[in-house]
Amino acid sequence: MHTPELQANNDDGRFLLDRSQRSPLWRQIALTLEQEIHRGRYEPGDKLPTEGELSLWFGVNRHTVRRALFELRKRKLVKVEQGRGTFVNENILDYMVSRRTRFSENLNRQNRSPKGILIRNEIMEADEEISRALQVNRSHPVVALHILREGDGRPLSFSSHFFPLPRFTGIAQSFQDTGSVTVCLSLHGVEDFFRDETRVVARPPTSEEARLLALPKNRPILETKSFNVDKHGVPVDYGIARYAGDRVQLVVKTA
Amino acid sequence: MHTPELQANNDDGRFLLDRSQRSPLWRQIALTLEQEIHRGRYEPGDKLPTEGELSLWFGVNRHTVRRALFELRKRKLVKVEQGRGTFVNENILDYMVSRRTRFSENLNRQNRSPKGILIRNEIMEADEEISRALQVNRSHPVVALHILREGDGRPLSFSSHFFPLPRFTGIAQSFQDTGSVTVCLSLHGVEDFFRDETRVVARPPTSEEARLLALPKNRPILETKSFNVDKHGVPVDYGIARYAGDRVQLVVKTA
DNA sequence: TACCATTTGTCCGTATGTATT
DNA sequence: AAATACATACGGACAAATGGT
Repeated sequence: MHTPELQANNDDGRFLLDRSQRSPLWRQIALTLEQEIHRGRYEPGDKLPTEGELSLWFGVNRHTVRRALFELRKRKLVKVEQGRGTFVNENILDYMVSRRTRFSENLNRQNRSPKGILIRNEIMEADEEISRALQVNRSHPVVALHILREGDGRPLSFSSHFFPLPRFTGIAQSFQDTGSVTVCLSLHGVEDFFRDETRVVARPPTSEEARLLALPKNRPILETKSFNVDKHGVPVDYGIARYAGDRVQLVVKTA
Repeated sequence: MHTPELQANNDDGRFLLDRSQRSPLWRQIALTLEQEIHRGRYEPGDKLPTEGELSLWFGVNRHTVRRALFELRKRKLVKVEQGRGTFVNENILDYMVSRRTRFSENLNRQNRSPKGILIRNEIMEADEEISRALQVNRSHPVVALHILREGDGRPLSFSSHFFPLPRFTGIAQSFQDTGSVTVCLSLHGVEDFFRDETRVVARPPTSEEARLLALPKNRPILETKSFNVDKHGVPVDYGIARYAGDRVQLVVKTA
């Protein structure tokens, strides 16, 4: 998992940046620091090196480091205190909700290693909710995949995906093989798909959800229901995702 | 808060209707039942009285009651099951999150009367979070309005709005007078504003939030933080809204 | 109290590459 | 081709907050 434009620090503790303008220096710095944090090099509560030190290490101006820190601060990854330093915050995943929302992209963007475990799968008849979402008759057969998603080994969400059946036969096996819904869909002829609508509620977890997400029972769940369509507007996937409320923050850009 | 055509039930549990033909009986009945539901007299999942009982209480024929129930069914407020009875549906407010999100528009769209009560207001110095959102210096003066929002007399959200101060002096008074943030802003020269980004988390309520929202302590709240800018992209308002988790559903259209 | 070193916050400026008009 | 705007990067100076002597 190497980002070519990024090199690890060498023996002196210096970092080499790609100055070819393909990516802004401040972004590379932010990405590097983010990696270090997620790798555990800096843990929650730890103090980061001072802006001065970082500017030396990266070989940039302090302002450039500050631009990077500003980015991390905006994403609640760090907390800055004047006169004291910059400190690592508790880990909150910013989950971007957009027309092209993909779980693994979302985690990769924040440099977490995504992982999906198929808890179980089943063939069932569409109930009221599912039939409306997938625009099929009630009791039309659908496949359901129940997936536990992790980031850096921490459970992040427990999601259920429903696919209309004649079209997506055998998708459970595809997921076992690939571990990605996106890849699954492309194997079944869906090159691209889009999120049409997302509904968000907050509610207490069921005992199964609390168990799977390693969540205390009094901590809420953030539940999203999303409708995905292919490029022709045909529904391909109805997904219900349940996030651990205090480990995930949904971010909606209304541009 | 009296709807003239509607009277509360008297001691016998009977309802008095206005038979002056100004409004059809079935509509009055539907409205009454709707109010009772929104007031919490009947909660989601509850069984309404049977059609026979209702027709006795209202002093009308069963067909008239059925006409009213048909109306409520059409609006998904209740669900009728033959042989079992009539049940209150999950009555959640669909709160649309878009570039042009307005509280009152959202409620009007769903036939709920919006109301905003100014709980308190204060002048304070921008903390880290607010200064970043409004793009002002830390400890820059801002006005904070803390508003309880209701729909049909039921608390829906408790929100705090922060406005940068030289520009929006006296906005608390404006809100007292108008009861609307949108109108407030237009009074201060902001003809139009847009929601730039929204962040959503789920968390347990504080005791104050539980009290204000009439929410059991174990029910989560859905918290959104939104950044509003004017047509020039200048931040005008940073808003934190806390919704009763089981009474509101955020709907994000990613078009 | 006063003083000092450290660290972040803000402000002034300059320069450059890219994209748009 | 010229003008303009914008994002990026750098340099320096000082203010403000913190923590210790």
